Parts: sequence; structure tokens; C-alpha cells
Amino acid sequence: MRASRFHLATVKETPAEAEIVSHQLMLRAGMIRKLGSGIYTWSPLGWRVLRKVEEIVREEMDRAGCLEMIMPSVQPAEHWIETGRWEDFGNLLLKIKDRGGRDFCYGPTHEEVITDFARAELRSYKQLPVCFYQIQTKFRDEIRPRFGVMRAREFVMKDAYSFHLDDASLDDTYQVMHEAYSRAFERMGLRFRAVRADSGAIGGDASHEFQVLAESGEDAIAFCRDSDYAANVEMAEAVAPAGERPAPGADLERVETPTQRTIAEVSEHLGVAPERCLKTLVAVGAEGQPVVLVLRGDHALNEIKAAKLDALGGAFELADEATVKAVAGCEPGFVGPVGIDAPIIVDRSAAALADFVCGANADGFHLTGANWDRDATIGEVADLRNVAAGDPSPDGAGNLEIARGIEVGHIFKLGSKYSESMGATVLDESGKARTMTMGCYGIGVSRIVAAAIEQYHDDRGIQWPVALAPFELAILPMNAHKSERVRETAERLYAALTDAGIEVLFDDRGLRPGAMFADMELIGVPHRIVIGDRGLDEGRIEYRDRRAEDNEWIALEDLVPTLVGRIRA
RNA sequence: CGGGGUAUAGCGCAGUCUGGUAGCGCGCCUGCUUUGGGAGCAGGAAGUCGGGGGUUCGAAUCCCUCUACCCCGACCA
Repeated sequence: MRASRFHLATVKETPAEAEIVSHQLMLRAGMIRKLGSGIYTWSPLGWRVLRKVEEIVREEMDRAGCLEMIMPSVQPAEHWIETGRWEDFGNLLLKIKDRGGRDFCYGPTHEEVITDFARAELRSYKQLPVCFYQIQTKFRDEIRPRFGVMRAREFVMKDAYSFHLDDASLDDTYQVMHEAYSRAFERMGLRFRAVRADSGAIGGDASHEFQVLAESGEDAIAFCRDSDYAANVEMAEAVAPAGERPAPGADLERVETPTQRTIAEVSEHLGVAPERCLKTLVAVGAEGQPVVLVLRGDHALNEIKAAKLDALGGAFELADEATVKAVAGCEPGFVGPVGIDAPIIVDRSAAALADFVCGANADGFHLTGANWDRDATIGEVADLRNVAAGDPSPDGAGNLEIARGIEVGHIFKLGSKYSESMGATVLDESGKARTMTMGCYGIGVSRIVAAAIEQYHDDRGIQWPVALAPFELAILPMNAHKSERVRETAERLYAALTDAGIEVLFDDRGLRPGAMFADMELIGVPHRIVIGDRGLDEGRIEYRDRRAEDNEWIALEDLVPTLVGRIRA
């Protein structure tokens, strides 16, 4: 590609609207332009990168035996009503009407469509297992789109759906997909982890997320260096501390804490470490019933775990101030388990404490030297908290570390959630109708572009992995207007490298050198050569890897094979 | 949806408090010079001041109203 004929639209200034580096660089490089909130146009430059991601995903899906197809982006309401998700999906679902007033939505995902397809197409167990996929634009009316294409309302997704006669077959395909995902992200040059995850609104009973590791990631993941354990902190189990709870050693005492409401304030005021204080929260469950949740002061409540408690009946909400007063008889900040009138569910770590500090259920007072059984009753011990760095790994091998991640893929064992509600059955060997079991597998194609930039950039711009780069090599001629030799050499190398299958961006715009360097570094071309009289006098060409500090010199006659070797390595 | 902000040339911003000829930087166009890290000089084009209504002799500026976008919270590929 000649740069003079390509639409390069770089800008020097960092756009004010962009918070994170990938969004800033995508805008500065001219890869995307915002059309509306969470809605972006991909320029020719951005589209080249998006296509690279798509192609790797497509190849790995095909290799895994999946069948590509394409489904409608606009879907009639009836199938969503059939599965109950017309309501359940809530405002994320962009609902639209046609001229006849009939309800439609713009597809945020395609379980309904594929299951409708499958129940019509799949009749016999002999057709199973089968996995269909598509790469397509989705729309989810996110409450707050953010970070450019990282969390856009309209985005490109690869979604795959597998159909099986039984769970064993689903397990096999799940494993194949797990491997296909790993291979795809490896080919993209990304640093990532597959982590155990909550299956969320899509439904199902087992799932893994694929997280690209990045400081700016919105998810926290817990992993263990001594084993392959890795889980979203939402899911990671906080195991009970080892050993028996010590016997009470102190007397219960009521102390004044007139203005100290938070753990930090109480801890400081009384000179007691936060891990020896109790955090007592009042929650309300599905029926509005109050439940007291008790954690160690240095631990954070995990709301997903809380919502799974029987006592809360599958729903979790923090009680408002009036409810707290009714239950504890005091304002939030002075609540404790001693003498409180509601079921008390205690986190494993908090249950192991003795001689702890907790609220006195009276405004302005806390208790010290409090102990379970003697002073307060444990209704139930449960895992209620988020794991923290340094916690023992649930598999017993070493300790957990916490890292930030960007979720770029998610695989689920769906089971029969959709096939059951939509009646997707096949005949088995004995001629009996059996509901199929399903898996579903998503990759955030457009999000990967942003995630890759989060991982690979410097203060000059993007440093694409070669597999994702919009162009593999930049040719920068120096003072071409003055030197026939530079012009000829650059043209010749452009032709030769292009013929050798390299995606070349030949900067023939006639700009000054600094402008060319700045542009090529900003858009992140991974390899570049500079054609100048200086090198040609010695029969060599200057080469630089985008991620390297220094130039190298390559003999002119070796240039094409050397570059092909490096780029295709 | 709650809370906070912004809207002025393609982009980034000043001007608004205190009403009086619409400005700066970058970018863009023309010419000359320049050419190894985002060039210099000269000339030039480009604005319904987010929309509508009002107050006023006069509104980017004051008032009312609508809209869009951004930031902070709960969701997700």
C-alpha cells in the first residue's frame, strides 16, 4: 500500500474524551471515529486490524471443526418471549418496532436464533455434535459505554453454539473450544489467562473467561503461581483459615467510638488492626427479609457469593438505613453480631477470630474482646468474601495473587436452558426424542483490538504484535525528491517485498523524516526500513523493530529474505 | 437510571461572570524556502457559537426549554 493512496488520519493531540491509553491511541492513530455514545466507525486502518483478529478467530474455529454461518442482527420478539429473555435481558436489549408495530430487537447475542435454527435443522443424533459460529455485529444498550471500543454498545463478536446429545459430548467440545481459544490468543501474541468464571446472565453451569492481562482491566482475577488455578475474583473460593479458633482470652467490653464508623476509623481509634475487627453488614433477601453478614474488617464482601445464600433466597441488596435501624437499633457503622435480631451468616475467616472488635448496636459504641459462642451466635459459616492477594489457593498449592484483566472471551456449558424452553430435540438411537444440551462460546473481536493496545504500547504509540498489525513493514525513503537512487531503491524494495507476501506500507507522501517516523510509530507498524543515501553508499539498509531501542543494518542484497524470515518467524 | 459536568471552524480550547464587529493553537488550501525525529515565512478558506423559545436597541454571553456527549455508581464479549 502506498501511504499517499491510503487514508492515514493521525493526530498529535490526545483527544479529551479518551481515558485509557488504547482509546487515546486508537483515536490518535485514526483507527476509529465515534458516531454516537458507544458507537464507532472503523477507518480503513482500524478495519485492517479488526480483520486480522477476525481471521485468526475464524481459522481457529474452523480448525476446531466449527461451521461458520451468519444470522440476522435484527430479531423478532417472539423467540425472546419464548425463552423469557424479552423481559429478563432488561434494558440491555435494544427494542425496535417495524412499520406494523411488531416488536423486534437488535441482537445482543444469538441463543434464540441458533436454537430456533437447530430445532428445525437437527433431527437425528447422527447430526451431533455440531458447532455453529458467526462473526457479527452485536448491540447491547449498556448503561454506560466507556473506553472506546473496549466497552462499546455496538461491537463485533464471534459467537459459537454447540449442540450435543449428552453432557459427555458437551464436555469434549468445551475442551476443544478451550484449546482453540488458547491457541487463537497465543497466535495474537497476547498475554492472557483462562479463568474460572461465574456464568452470569447467559445461564449455564460451568464457564471460563479468557482474560488479557492489563492494568486497566475492569476485572480482577486470582491466580496461583504454583499451580494452574485461576479464577475471576467473583468466583475464587476463599478457604477457611487453618487451625482451630483460639479460646476467648479477653472480657467483653463496651468502648466509646463517638464518630468512628468505618473499619479504618475504628481500627485507628482503638489501636486494633482491621483484621481483628468485624465488618457487619445488613442485607435484605428476595422476600425483603433482613440477614446479617459478618466479615473480617480487612475483607470485602462478594455480592455474587452472598446472592447464592439460601437465607437471602437468590437476591442480595444492602439494607437501607431505616432497615439497619430496625434490625440493629443503631445507625450503620455501629452494627455488630452481639445481640442482634436476625440470622447471622459469618464468613469463614471472621468465624475463626477470637477477642475481636465489633459494633455494639448502639450509636457511638463498639465492643472489644468479643467472642463467638460466648457473646454472639453464629447462624451459619459461609464463604462470603473476595479473595485477597496472599490467600491460600483453593487447590492447596501455594498462595493466590491478584491481577487485572480484560475479558476477551467467555465459554459456557449452557446445558438445556434454551433447548428446553424452545423444544430443541433430536431422536436418539432408540428413536426417542431427547432435548439437546448446548454450549456457547464468545470472543469480543473488537475488544481484542483495544486489549492488544493496552498490552503493547509505548509513549510514541502502538506496538502491534505482527499477527494483528495493519501493515507488517513500513518503508521510509529519506529525501526521495533529491535522490534518484533512493527513489528507485525504495520502489524496487516495495515491489519485491510485496511480491514476497509482506504487507508493506510504503510512505511515498514526501514528508519530512520526523513526520514519517512519528506516524509509523503511532500506528504501530512492527517493522520498518529506512532508505537513505547514507546507507546506500555502503550497500545497506537501516532496519528497526518497533519494540527495539536501536537500529540494525542489513546488507541490501540480503534484505528481502532477511525481512521475510523475521516477519514470518 | 441517580449524581456531576460539557456543547464556540475538521480537532483541541479561550471568550460567557460584567451583553456591543467571533478569537487562539493544531490541521486544511496556495506560493517560496526547507528535508534523518511531527519545518519556516507569506497569503488564504473555513463558524446556523448544540436546537427551539424569550428578555433587550443589541445575545456566544442573561432567562426558559429540549437534545447530545463526557465523568462517578450497578452490567458485559
